[in-house]
Amino acid sequence: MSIIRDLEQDILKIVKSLGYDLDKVNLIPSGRKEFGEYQLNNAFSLAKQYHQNPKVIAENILNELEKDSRFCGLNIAGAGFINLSLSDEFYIEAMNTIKQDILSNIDKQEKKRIIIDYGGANIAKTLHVGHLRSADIGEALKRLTKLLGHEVIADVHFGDIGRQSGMVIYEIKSRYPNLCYFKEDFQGEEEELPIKVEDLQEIYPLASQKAKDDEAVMEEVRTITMQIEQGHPGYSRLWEKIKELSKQDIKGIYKRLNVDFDLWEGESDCYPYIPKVISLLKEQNLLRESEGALVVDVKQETDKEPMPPLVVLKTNGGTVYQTRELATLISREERFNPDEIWYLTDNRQELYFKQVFRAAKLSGISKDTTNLEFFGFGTMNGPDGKPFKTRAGGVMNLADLLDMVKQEIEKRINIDMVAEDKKEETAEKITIATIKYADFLPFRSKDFIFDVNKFSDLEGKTGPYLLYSTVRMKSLLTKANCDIENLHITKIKTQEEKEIFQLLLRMPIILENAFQEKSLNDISEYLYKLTSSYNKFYAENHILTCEDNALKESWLALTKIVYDTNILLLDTLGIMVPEKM
RNA sequence: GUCCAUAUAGCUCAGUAGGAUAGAGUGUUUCCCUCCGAAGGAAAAGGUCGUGGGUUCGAUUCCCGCUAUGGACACCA
Repeated sequence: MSIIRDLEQDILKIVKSLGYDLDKVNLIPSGRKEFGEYQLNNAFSLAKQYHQNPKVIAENILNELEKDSRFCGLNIAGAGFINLSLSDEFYIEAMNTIKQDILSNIDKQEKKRIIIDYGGANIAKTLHVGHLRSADIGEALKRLTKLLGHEVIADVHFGDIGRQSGMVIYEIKSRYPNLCYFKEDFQGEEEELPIKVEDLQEIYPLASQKAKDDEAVMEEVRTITMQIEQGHPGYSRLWEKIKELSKQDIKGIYKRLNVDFDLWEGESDCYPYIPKVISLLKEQNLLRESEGALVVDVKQETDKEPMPPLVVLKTNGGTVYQTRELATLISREERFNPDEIWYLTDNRQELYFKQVFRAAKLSGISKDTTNLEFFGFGTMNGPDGKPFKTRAGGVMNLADLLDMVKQEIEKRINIDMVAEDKKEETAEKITIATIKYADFLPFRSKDFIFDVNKFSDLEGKTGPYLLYSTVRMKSLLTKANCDIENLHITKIKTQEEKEIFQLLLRMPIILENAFQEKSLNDISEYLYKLTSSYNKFYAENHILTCEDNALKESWLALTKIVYDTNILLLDTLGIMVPEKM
């Protein structure tokens, strides 16, 4: 157990020894530092429970705490706030323990197997701004979940089938009707694609518009979509080729973002499981015909919200997104037997997943013991508060967005210290750090505003600030020119040092909260607080010229702990740290 | 229409298992490199926590009404 949780447990024991029943004690960093470093607010709830004066209870607890040499500066303020600080000896021992093994400052959880579905990349088009958050947040959650001791399987779950495939094939067919893939007697011959990946950016929206304007086109798109599903040889082969083209492009962008998956599978991989979806639903008598389609009723009496039936098979017999989601569930259950499956998408898909989860549980497609969770994230809006668009009003490609920010950052940074052949790589790392960190700061499920200026900012609470400070710590440790691993903290001189220690003790709680909320803003805020506390300390104390050797050693050891913590947390967020910048 | 979110400093956002004086960045106005990397540090100013009630010793936090904004509401994903 981490040091801070250990301490809370000990306080809990002390409170219980007084005859009070309590399940948890929180050591809260005090809002009023003049009273002490930490506060305990438990006297209030105990006062209610035992109909006693909170001040009396606080005094009882305080009397016991005073017997423990780890605590100092104990006092009671207000109606019953218990204030306390920790002794220097305690901090010194705690910090040396953490320095020895940074991972000891994390509370591992009971191991579960968790599938995280956070890609949602669509084959018909390149990644766009809407994919940024799921990539950033999903990747970081994956890393956090692993760090806390779980087994994680990350799945990109490509949108590689469905109407978009029909759209693209329709448009290519109308442009290049003589391609071998469109021949009646297609025999599996090959022909080079007449399009490049960039063309998809234009083909899909164009076809989409045509279908919207003309019902006859839409009908043909539906038919083609069905035919691809059913394995029409020419269409299927052509679609396979387009998939390869698009996947390469998409993988390249994920790589730039330092995002990686264990499974690069797509919706189409679930097709072998579709018949089983239908038969399971039939067995449970859940399928009903409605307006030509086959649906499952998922409404419950307690529902206040609209809960339409879930369409499983369309009037033309084709599947929809939700059907494939159910089939994918069977596949995941059978192949991986997970404890939990998390779906990370835009908030707008919440209802669909609710429907799918219900159908999956009703039919037994997903086991009762498998925990299906939806974690939505907010929309990225432009400075006008509306969904982010290009100047022309279209959807912005993710790669373009990255380049745009990178260009802006290259104008602002000064990387003279970086060797010529590393400059490009460094600028790229700074760019990704800037974007990701800005993306993590708002709470996961809230909409937020993307402003190029803000996302290219190098100063203040930003990715570059964290990178710069971390690189500077590294540089200092190198210049100290000694065996950093074997240094120990033996002395504490300033208040700034203690504030850093308090923050370091807090790390396990931050990680636990972030995991609980599935949001990275806690970790991001924490990194800023830790780094800025260190920077304040750094500005006020000249470490390398310190003449007190014991103090100098302690300060270097402190620097090492902060550095290691930053590296660990930045890596958890999926942010890469350059050697120099 | 039904349901779900959201509303906190000029701007962008944190925060609350109900707790002491509501925080940060940015912007504005100042100050700090003869010394470890100034992408840094220090300071000032900036708030009726959308609005009206209720519960409570105590509400930005919980409950109800209202207003505003965004979103969802079967054969798209």
